[in-house]
Amino acid sequence: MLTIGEFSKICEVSTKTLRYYDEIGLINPDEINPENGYRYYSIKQLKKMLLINRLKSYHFSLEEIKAILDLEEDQFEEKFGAALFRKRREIQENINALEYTLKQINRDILNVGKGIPVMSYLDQIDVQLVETRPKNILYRRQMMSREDYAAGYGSFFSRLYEKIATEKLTLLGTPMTIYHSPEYNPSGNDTEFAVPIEEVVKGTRDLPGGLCAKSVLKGPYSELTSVYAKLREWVEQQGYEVVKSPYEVYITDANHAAVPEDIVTEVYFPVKKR
Amino acid sequence: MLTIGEFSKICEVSTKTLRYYDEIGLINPDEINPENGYRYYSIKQLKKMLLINRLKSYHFSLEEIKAILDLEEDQFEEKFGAALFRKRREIQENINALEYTLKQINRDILNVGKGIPVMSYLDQIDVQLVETRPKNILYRRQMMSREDYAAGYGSFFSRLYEKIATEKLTLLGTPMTIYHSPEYNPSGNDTEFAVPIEEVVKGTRDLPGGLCAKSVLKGPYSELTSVYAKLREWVEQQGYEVVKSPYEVYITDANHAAVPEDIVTEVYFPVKKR
DNA sequence: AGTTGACTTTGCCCTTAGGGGAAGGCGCAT
DNA sequence: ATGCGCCTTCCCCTAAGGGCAAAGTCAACT
Repeated sequence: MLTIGEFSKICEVSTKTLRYYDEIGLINPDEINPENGYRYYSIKQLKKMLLINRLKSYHFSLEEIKAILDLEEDQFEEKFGAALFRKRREIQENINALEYTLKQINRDILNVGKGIPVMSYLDQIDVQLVETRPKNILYRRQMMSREDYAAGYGSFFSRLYEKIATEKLTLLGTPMTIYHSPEYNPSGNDTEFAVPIEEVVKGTRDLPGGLCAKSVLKGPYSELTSVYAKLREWVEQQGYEVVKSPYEVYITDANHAAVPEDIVTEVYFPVKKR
Repeated sequence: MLTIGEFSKICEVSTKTLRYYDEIGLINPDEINPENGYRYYSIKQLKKMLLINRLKSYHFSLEEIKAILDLEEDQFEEKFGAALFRKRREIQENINALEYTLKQINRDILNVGKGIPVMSYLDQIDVQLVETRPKNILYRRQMMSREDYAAGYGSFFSRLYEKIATEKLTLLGTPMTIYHSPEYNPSGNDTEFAVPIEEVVKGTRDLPGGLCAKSVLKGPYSELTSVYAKLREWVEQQGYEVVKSPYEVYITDANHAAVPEDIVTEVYFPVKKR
C-alpha cells in the first residue's frame, strides 16, 4: 500500500488531483483508514492512473474518462474504439477551425503592415434603400441548430433544387435564406431556405416586396455579422424600423468561387419609416 | 443612445455579456442614468464591440483584449501587430500539438482494432538491476521551465559538443540527462545535461557508479512517464529505495531516427536495498 | 518518552467567460 | 390603473484543479 504522496510521485500527478479524482469517483484509493481518513493506493492502480493521463492528453474530459472507465468488460473494446474515433474527429475539426483562424489573422497582419486599420472594412460597407418586388418562392422552413449550421447550407438547397429538377419548374434567381428568429439563439433558429421560381405550386409562397435596407457583401461569410450590425445601425440612425424578417441572397455560389473574396452576398432588411 | 437590449441585438452579443464587459472595464456604456442605473450605448461603440468579437475569435483572452484596447494611439499599430504575431505563433503551436495527439490516437485505434489493450505496452517494460561504472562527464546544470523543454534538448547538448570539438576532447558515450528535482515542478526543474568524456578538465565531474534499476525504452519520448512509473513501482515492490538522482541515456539520436519507434533510451534509478 | 519535521486531512476561496434565474424597479402603451 | 416587457443587482453554477490555512498523524531522532 502506498500513501497518497508516494502514489502521486509514481504517477507524476499532484496529490490535489488525486483527492479531486477520489471526490468525483474517477479513481478511489484501494483502502481508506477509517480512523484518520488517510488514503492508501495499491500499485495495481498505476495502470488505471496512467490510462487516465493518456486519455486526458487526448482531450477527453474527466466525465468522458469516467464513462470509459465504467464500461462493462464485454462492451469495452467496441465502445472505447468508438470514443477514440469520435475524439479523433473532434480534434480534426478543432485543427480545421484553428487553421481557418490562422488565415484570418494572416489577413489582418497584412493589413496592419500596410497601415490599414483592422476594422476599416466596416466603413466600406454601405447601405442603400431599395424597393423590392414580390417574388414567388419555393421554400423549406425549419429550426437550425449550431451543428446544422456547420453542416452547411448546401444540403438544404439541394432538396429544393431536386424538386425543381424533377417537377420541371422554372428557376428565377439565386438561392436565399430568411431568418425568422428575432434574435440569435444558440439552441436553434427558425430559418427558411428558398429559391425564387415561376410556377405557383405546393411548397411555394409569396415573398412580399417593399422597402428594404440593403447591403452587398463581397467576401467570406465570416464578415456577415458586421454587415448585419451595419444594417441595424443604419436603420436605427435613419429613423426606420425593421418590419419583417431579414434575408440573404447568395449571388455567387460559395462552392463555385475560387477565393472567398469573390463571394457576393446581398442582405435585405424590410423596413418602414418610424 | 441605445438601451442595452438594442445594442446587444445590433452586435449579436447577449446583454449578460455586455454587463460583464462593463464590470471588467472592457467596454463601458457611453452613459449611465444615475437615477435608475440604466446603461446606454452609443452607436459609435459598435466598431469597438465588433473588434472585441474578432479578437475573441482569434482566441485572445478578455485580459489580452483589454490590454490591446487600452494601447496608446501612437503605439497601437506596432504593439497590435506584435500581439497578432504572438497569437499566430500560439495557434500554430496549438495546431502542432493537436496533430501530434492525432498521431497518437491513430496508433491506439490501430491497436484496439487488433485487439491489443491500449495500456498493454506497460507490461512490456522490464526492469533490471545493474551495476554501473563511474563516469567522467562534461556537464551543464540549470533550471528548465516548461518552455525550455519544448525548445528541445538538442540546443543544450550542442554547447557541450561544441566545447568537446574546440578543446579536442575525447567522447566516451552518448548524451545523458540527470534530473535533480525530486518531483516534477511545472515552474522549473533542476536538470543536468551531460556527455561522458575521457579528460578531466574544468566543467567535468565524476558521476559515481553503483547499483541501479534500469529500463530500456524503444519508442517515442511520450512514453517516458510510463517508464518512470514502472521503475518506481519496481523499486517499491522489490524493497529498494532511490538514493541519487535518476538519469536518462540517449542511445539513439532522436533527430537521427527515421521513425520514433527506433529511438532507444535507457533510464537509470540509482538504488540501494532498504 | 518526547520532540521535530514531514506528511495528511478537510475546508475555503480563486481561476474563465459568462449562463440561469430570482426579486424588485422602470418605461411605455392601453 | 394596469399590464407587459425591459432593466437592475444579487447569488449560484460551470471544469479541473491550485493555493493556503488549521489541525491531526506518522516516523525518525535524541
